[in-house]
Amino acid sequence: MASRQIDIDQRIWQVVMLIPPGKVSTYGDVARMAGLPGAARRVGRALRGLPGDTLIPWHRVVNAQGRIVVPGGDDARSEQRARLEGEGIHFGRGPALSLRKYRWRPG
DNA sequence: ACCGTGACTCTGC
DNA sequence: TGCAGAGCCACGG
Repeated sequence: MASRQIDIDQRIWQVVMLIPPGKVSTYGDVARMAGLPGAARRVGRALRGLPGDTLIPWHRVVNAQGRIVVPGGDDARSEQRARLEGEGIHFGRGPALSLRKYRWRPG
């Protein structure tokens, strides 16, 4: 029997997979698209459970300010940033990318 | 059941 | 621009 929480994780991952290369989404938006408005923290938890070799583009999810908030220190952060830059996303001077330009929205 | 903690977000100063 | 407060969902001691 599959736990409800697992089903929710699956739904969240499915939404994340829809984010195209070169675009990003926020924890809050992913939560809403997964049918869980207000559960941004739940999204972070779902991504935390992903294996290191996953094909799910977890790096395309940033916070509402366009900043990288992954745990694991500068290592993990620099890796995520490198992946995003590799897809053509430009961070510029600050630690945040421009959601205005790169934010993805369905429809 | 209570409380602390966390890949969050919004509001207000 | 930055920081504190409060609200948020979920987990573990």
